[in-house]
Amino acid sequence: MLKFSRHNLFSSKNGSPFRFMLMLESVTLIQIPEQTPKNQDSQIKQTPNFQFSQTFISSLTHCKNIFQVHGQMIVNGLIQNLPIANKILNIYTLRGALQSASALFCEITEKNPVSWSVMIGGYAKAGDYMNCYSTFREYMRSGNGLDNYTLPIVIRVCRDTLDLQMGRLIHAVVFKYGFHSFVIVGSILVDMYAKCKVIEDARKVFDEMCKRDLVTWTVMIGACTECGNAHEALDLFDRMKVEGVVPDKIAMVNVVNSCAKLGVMQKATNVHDFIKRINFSLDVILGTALIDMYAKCGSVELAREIFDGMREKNVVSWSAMIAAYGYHGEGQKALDLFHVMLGRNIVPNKITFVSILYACSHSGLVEEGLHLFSSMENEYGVKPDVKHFTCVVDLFGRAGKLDKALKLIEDTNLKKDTGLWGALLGACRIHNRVELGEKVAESLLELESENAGHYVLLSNIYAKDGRWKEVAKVRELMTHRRLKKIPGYTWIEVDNKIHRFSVGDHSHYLSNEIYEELEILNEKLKVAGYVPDTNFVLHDIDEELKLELLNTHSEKLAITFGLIRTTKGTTIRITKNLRVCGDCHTFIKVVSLITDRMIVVRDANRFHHFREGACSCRDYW
DNA sequence: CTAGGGTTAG
Repeated sequence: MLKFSRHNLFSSKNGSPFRFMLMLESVTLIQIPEQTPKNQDSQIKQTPNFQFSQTFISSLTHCKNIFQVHGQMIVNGLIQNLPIANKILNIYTLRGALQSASALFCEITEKNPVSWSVMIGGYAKAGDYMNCYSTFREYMRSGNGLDNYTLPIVIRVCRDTLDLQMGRLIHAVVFKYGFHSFVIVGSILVDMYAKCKVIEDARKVFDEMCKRDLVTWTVMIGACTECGNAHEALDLFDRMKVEGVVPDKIAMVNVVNSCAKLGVMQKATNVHDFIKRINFSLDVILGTALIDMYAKCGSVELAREIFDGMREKNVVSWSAMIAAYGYHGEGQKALDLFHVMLGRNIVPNKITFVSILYACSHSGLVEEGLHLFSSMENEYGVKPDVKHFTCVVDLFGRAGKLDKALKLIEDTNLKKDTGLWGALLGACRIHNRVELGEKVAESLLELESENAGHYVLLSNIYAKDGRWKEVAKVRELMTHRRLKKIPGYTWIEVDNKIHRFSVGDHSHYLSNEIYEELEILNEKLKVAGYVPDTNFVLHDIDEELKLELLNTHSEKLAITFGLIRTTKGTTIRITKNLRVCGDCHTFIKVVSLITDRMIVVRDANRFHHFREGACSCRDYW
């Protein structure tokens, strides 16, 4: 059971007096008649005792002039019939005529739960949340009791506005009157908590539901994925199937997203096989999700296969494919595809531009990127936002034009975020711009003083320049502020299982074997000309320890494990990694050469393909 | 006459 303390309910930071009143009333003042939820299915009492056919009432939907029909209904008295009045009310709300709707609503003296839910839903659809909540409050007061139709509407509003506070409040009401056991109310509650990032409460509601249907499972799967537990999401999917719930396309989209987040190819192909087996045709959304999944699992080729096989494609599908090329370092292909897209009269949106600019910046296509950036607003009517600026800062950064990047940032009135300053700080590290780096780090820490990553980056900039005193200062500051860098992990998938490594890790069950093999491998690499580059360990420590740290980097452990456990010819995929350090990059390159293996590595949001000595990555470590 | 879940960036 969830706890609703006074503090939770009333400590609103953004609460207007009205809001406060509403909250107070809903919890303490309103007398909701005690009634059992089974009421939901009871027959609605009609005002004049005349039953109109369903067809007649539903045919009203197609009336062109609803005002005229409404007038006619008043004249001939049919407006007295509640289902008819409700239907007209509904049509008004569907057509956005909120004023007419609310006028009619007031006219209905004997409102039934349908009238209330239509009106409340109307306000919700129109985005008039104040009236939505206040009408809901009136409804609770009216003595009609809550119903299974209205609750999902208001909970949905809480979800869409990320209003966790109101959501908890309504949940309390739901709980008090026993509606939490209803599938629809429960499902939207799960979704509400999940979208508000309170996965624990989402899970609690889910676990306590006595009945779950496909939608319930789907939102819970999506919730786990969104909150960073894609593994759990896939486990839930298996459980769902065991319990005999048959997935549909929407469920599969969520599962596909879990695989994309996980970045595990084996899981991805399993899920795709499943989709093929149950003969789901790929609609735009499912197809696009698959493109994204394959791309994020390290195969831009399979993503392209899906893309080419899709009958219907929209701007999202094209953007997904362009983004896929982008983080696989295939900037030119991304650009080509972008132009094909334009040729098909698909209008790019802001996300398309983020994807294509990102692709340009990560492939060093500076001129092309800048050109696109300058034309996006004039030619395509897409106003650049922070994300676009971040790509351009990155573009300038790559070209070494840091001052241009800085000027760009300073000249814009856009609200600067950490990503924007972070891109510039990253560029400062690459180009050894210590003074600028200090300045940028200051802005960055002003926005986000608790992110250890920023301190590390700054300290690395100092270290690269040999300014150990400053390095120590930054580290001192970190200690003082009790910040710790979260260790980087590398995940590798072998035989359908995921193995995780961190630097110096000995927790793996094959640890001994891995370290032995790594030693042998290092010997071979030495012969091949690989020399560990300790410059990438920017700690102020002695060389021997640096080497030790370097040789036990998580990527190296993962790759070695991959070599042990896979046969020759198998692609080694590392699709989840925080950052591949420069030396590991070289290491992997040489490993791929001497072992004749294809190795795909994901570093942050970028993939590197190492194959037969050819490396698609044009990076400058 | 009314109610819940889906795609691209970050």
